[in-house]
Amino acid sequence: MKSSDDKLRARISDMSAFFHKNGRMPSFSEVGEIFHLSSKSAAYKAVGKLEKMGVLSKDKRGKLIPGSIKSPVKILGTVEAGFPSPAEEELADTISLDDFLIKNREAAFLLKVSGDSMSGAGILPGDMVIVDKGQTPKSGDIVIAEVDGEWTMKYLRKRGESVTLIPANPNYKPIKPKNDLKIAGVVTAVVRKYG
Amino acid sequence: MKSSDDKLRARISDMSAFFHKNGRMPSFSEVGEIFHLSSKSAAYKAVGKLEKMGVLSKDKRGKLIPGSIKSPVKILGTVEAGFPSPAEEELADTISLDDFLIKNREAAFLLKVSGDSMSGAGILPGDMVIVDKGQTPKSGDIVIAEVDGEWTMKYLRKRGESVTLIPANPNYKPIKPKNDLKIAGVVTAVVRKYG
DNA sequence: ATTATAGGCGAACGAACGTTCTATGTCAAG
DNA sequence: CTTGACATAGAACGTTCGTTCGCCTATAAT
Repeated sequence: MKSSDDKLRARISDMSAFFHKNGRMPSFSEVGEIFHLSSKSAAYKAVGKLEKMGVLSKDKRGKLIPGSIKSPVKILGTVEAGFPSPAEEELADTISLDDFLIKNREAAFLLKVSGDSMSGAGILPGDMVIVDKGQTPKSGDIVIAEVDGEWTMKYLRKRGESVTLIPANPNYKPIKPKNDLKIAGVVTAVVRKYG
Repeated sequence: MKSSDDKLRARISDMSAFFHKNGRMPSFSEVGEIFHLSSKSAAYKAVGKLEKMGVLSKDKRGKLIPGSIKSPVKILGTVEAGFPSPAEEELADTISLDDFLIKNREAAFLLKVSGDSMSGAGILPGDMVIVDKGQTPKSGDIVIAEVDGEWTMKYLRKRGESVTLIPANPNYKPIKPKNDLKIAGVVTAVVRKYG
């Protein structure tokens, strides 16, 4: 049972490699090539197993579409839980950061943060924020707003009729826009990359 | 010229919709369907234009693979720059957060942060960190480490022979591991989702 | 020893594939 | 009005597609 598990793992890995290298799933004859099978029907049966495991699935046209291999990140628990043993690791769910962070593909934009006015909320200069341009802003949301001709990122506070933009840094003061407040979008996520 | 631009935009949008709904790029006859063309050759030529624009590209086997439509997020400038007009917006580059944040697909893991010991570095409880299990940790990196039987996330400081784990919160104290320090991975990115 | 099971081979099928060709219609520039 | 560029239609081609079938060979179970 051990060696057949190894073979399966290797095939999942090969399938994933093909998908991420070529940008599409292979045909059955290509599956034969990457699995080193000289008959399509062997590839066909091998794919059937991967399908049952959720690694991939099939169209109504029979074409292969990626399943779990599409999502590159394995989800573990919390920091305290630490890393599981390699055996458990295989059972981990995977997720795509694109799917995780972006609700509305058409309305999503990436903006680079350059000020430190939101550093109290864990948004530092150099971070990237994902902004949803379509979403209607609620009180408490972090918004990208144009007030008096300048663009800023601030907390939005609505109290009845009054609207205030509040920074998350005590060195800055809340802004009470006079006439022209335009809210361009709502910050739905923050992303920071190291190294 | 205006209406032909509109048609192109609509086709790019339709193509993107097909790709994200079906998990693969269409065949030429399917392109004909989604573009409402009753001949494959019309679809073939229409695809040629999209190819020149970088929306998609072709295999050596002629199969379509996604180009810019694969990446869901449009990159804009800084917060101060604000949002461009819809006209410029079309020219924006796009990026996939998966590709942006993950270098090593096999070694990448997602961990949820539950403590506040790194809140000084803008990593708050509830955030998710992307951990690279394969990377060798350098001094100054944020690492996931097991010290004396407990898992934590801390800055790593190496000074000659001595190794210290330093939190980014003054309420916690630096840890000088006695014997058993295991570093499981390096934090390569932080991700926070609102709402 | 016999049977059952699983995996791979090789050939075959119709359908769908990418590509190319010619023909037709549309619309703006000359 | 004529011309030329362009977009679409429609047919045709050789190739590859997904799928199925029968056969062979191991390995494991009875």
